[in-house]
Amino acid sequence: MADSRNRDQRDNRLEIVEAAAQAFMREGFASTSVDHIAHLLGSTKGRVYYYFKNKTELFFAVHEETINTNLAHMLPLVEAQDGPVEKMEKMVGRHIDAILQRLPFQRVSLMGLEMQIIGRTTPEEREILDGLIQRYREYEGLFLGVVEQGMQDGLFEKGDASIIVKSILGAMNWMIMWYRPRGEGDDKHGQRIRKSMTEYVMNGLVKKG
Amino acid sequence: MADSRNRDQRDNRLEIVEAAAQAFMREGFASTSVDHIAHLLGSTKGRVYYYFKNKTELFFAVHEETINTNLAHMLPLVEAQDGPVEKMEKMVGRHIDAILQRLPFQRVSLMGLEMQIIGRTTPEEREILDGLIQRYREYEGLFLGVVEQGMQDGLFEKGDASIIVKSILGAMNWMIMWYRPRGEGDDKHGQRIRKSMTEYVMNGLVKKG
DNA sequence: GTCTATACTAGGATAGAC
DNA sequence: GTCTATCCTAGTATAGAC
Repeated sequence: MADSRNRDQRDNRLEIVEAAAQAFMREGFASTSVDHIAHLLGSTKGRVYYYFKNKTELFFAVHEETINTNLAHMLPLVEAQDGPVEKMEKMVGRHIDAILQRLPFQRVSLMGLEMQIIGRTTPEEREILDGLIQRYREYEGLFLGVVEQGMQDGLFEKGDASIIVKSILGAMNWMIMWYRPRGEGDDKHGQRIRKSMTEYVMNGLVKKG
Repeated sequence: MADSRNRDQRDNRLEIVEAAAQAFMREGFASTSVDHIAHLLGSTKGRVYYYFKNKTELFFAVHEETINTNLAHMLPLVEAQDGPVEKMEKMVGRHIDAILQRLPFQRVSLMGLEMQIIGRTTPEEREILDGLIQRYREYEGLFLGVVEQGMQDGLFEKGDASIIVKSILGAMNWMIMWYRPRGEGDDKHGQRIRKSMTEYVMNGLVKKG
């Protein structure tokens, strides 16, 4: 009884979070009105404010959903028994997939990082934001660990691992600025992007000759 | 006489554009108030509205200043007699420098691309925006030309040049998300970033062995 | 050319009906 | 739990003084 109520509650929240992700993606945080989010749901903002205290909390909910899913998808690859080269290749592929498949969420997640810059946050918001940034660092840390391992093993070119990881994630994350899905059935485009980008990214890393 | 008046006029506009770039960088377009921009100038918004019709026009002015400067700095390198490898290396270095040195402008320029997504533009705004996007494509095209040349010459690994260029620019552009200048005298950090990032980016491109 | 004062609107948030 | 009605603030933009 209580369980199913809790689930309903979660489902209700999630539905709103998904609409919010869509809206925030297109308009940005400041330009998105709660009215608009409600409209996407076919409701009015009364519904939104029943589940979320304010727009910021809703924004954080989107961000949290994103980073949690990203981490959950990435961890199994990190823990697998692959060597650095194969492991990195899989991780890169999965990160690209995450962006291709969940573009709205990834875009919003990025905007969350932007808010880091904006000072206008209350102490409580600041705390939540710090937690999210912390989790983002974790995610980045997964890549860093593999790159450092690969360098130690003499499989990757030596270099500043931290800057290299930021370059790799940047190459991929920048997709949110230019990638637009083409209609439903078109996996081809995404496939080609994943293949070419993975090749380039790995090529810069792996020692050759 | 008329000349010096024109110059004064331009200087006045430029001062405002620079303050606007600072503000837009930190707060984003929607969250930045014209009051705030004026405050940065030690003035009130009467001054801003004397030179610019509205906030959007001011935003475009920042964007235009950025892309024009970027193009002007990049063109001589493209037209030089270097081979693709050396040329590309110089171009990459210069692009990184542009971000390191003119972070506010680069950030706003990126946000301009974001507005491309937002539908809420009047036809006239749309036209200006299309012009800016066009110029951004030109800039990207400079890199594309060199990469294609390098592939043809057998100096670069074969691949989808367009996706590779977007990866390279992404790796660099993503800096606007994480790079923060450390105090005045600290060139060291920037130097290290440029060196490591250039190495990584070129390594992915150049054929070895 | 820049200021102050003010008109006007959008949108965040809440209260209370249902 | 969701809706309608309303309050209230922030911020764009303009008018008119200086």
